[in-house]
Amino acid sequence: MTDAAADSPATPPPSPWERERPARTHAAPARTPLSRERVVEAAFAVLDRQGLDGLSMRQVAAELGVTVSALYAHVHSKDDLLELMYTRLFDGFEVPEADPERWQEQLLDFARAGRQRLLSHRDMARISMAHVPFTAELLPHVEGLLAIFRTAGLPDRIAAEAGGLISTYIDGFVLEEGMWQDRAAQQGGDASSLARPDWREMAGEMQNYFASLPEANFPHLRALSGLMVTDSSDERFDIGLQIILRGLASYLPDQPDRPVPDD
Amino acid sequence: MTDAAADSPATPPPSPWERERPARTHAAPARTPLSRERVVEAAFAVLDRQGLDGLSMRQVAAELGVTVSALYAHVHSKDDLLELMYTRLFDGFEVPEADPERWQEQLLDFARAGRQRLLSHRDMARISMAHVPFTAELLPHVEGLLAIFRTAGLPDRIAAEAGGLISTYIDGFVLEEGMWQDRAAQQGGDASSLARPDWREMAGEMQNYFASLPEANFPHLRALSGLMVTDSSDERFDIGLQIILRGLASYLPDQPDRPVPDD
DNA sequence: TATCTTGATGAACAGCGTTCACTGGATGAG
DNA sequence: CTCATCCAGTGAACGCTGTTCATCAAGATA
Repeated sequence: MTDAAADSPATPPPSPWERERPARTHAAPARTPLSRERVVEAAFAVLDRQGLDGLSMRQVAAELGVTVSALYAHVHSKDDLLELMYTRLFDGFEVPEADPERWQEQLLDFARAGRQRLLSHRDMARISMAHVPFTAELLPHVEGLLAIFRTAGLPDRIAAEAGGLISTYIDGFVLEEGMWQDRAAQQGGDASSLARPDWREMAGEMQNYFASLPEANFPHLRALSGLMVTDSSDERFDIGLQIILRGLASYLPDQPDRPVPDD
Repeated sequence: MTDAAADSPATPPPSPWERERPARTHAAPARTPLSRERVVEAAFAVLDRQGLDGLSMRQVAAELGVTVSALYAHVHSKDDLLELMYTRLFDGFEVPEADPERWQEQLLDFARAGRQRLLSHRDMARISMAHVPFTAELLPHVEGLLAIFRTAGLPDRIAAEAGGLISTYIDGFVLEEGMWQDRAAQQGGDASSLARPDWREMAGEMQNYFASLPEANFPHLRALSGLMVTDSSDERFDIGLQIILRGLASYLPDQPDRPVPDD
């Protein structure tokens, strides 16, 4: 909206110098020109509707009401598009400034927020898994993580691995979440249950399955059947993360309660 | 070799009752009949030669000198084939019997052996990542891991997560290894270097890239440039694993040197 | 007004997973 | 010995995929 038309009462007549959008004598009603951003946006729409396996260039083009080949003017290839989606997913994702006193909470928040981003679009973990975050847009995030580790006092060799370890954990966890979800969706494959697959039911089935295993061969799986697949993944996510965080903490040179380990 | 023909001097005439192999009047020289096993075997051959992206049913069929549709008599679908490859990869993969005194070494060995299996075929981590190990063939491995965790004294909630955590770490690490390898291969894309991509060179390039980042924005990445991508991935793999193991160890109720944590 | 640029078109190519009517050679029965 | 049966493997087809390229209409520029 231009400022020239802002204070006119309603439907101002087109001023000849303003040269408004030509309204396209054709059928297409004033379509906004294609852009890389719009292609990525449409790709997300298709992804959420059809999943990664249903995300084809033709579907994206259809979403935009445009031919396939038109996409290639804005996107180099499908892999390129996926990479754009990947980096765009973490747009505005900020790693907090390192605070040595709160490094564990900061990492917990970071991981939770990262998981939420991955959960915000279907099959996003699969896309994320296929990319190394060493692109120009994602490097600040890596740097931010390293800052937290190093100012917390972790040895450099540990800090260098910790970022990848945590990122891999997040990706892997959400990936597994998605796989359960997909399996639940295609099992109770009615059209009605496609929208919200009955995840609780599938979790119960898995628990029953584990509990039904022969005691002689699978005593531990039976014993933990109630814990392997739980209703809320949030708890499980935090537990795995805590394991990593406590592992990292064990490398801090001066623990408050404990003597320094000589490693 | 039958015992009837064992003591004849050389090229014994075909005894009519023995009904030896009909020797196939046609061109095809006594081709062994197709089988699920042979299909999987051929799929591995194609995978190692062409990578996962080049692994198509048609290529597998060509590897066997057979039409595509012939495969579908032995394999339900391509996904089915991939799952067969996945479970077959861990054929004979034994988790040692749990020894509470050596649980950390046992897990270290397990993880290293798992990584070696994944490295034994190209792109195998990508396939592994797409599968949950809760199939009948892989359940004993899960059980074996749980046994190690529980007899070591880990709380059940921790034990239930530890297996997935370690498996995810192995998969993720090898996946990343493969991605670097692929990138190195397609960068120095000469036919000569395709066989053994110059991995050292690419590692050096990445180190230089990190070291060349602006000091103001990326002090930590610069400082750790020599550690983020190293020549031998083995060290890096062990370090990440040690972080996890020390995290797990922190949940043991009675540490030798330390007071029990109240969690 | 004539030329150039730009963005979208639609047809085409090679390859993909999967299905299905079919066939040719081996097997077993009468 | 002949016939019927069976079955593994065939080849063509369907609809889909990612990608390329000559074409074209329309707006901008000279």
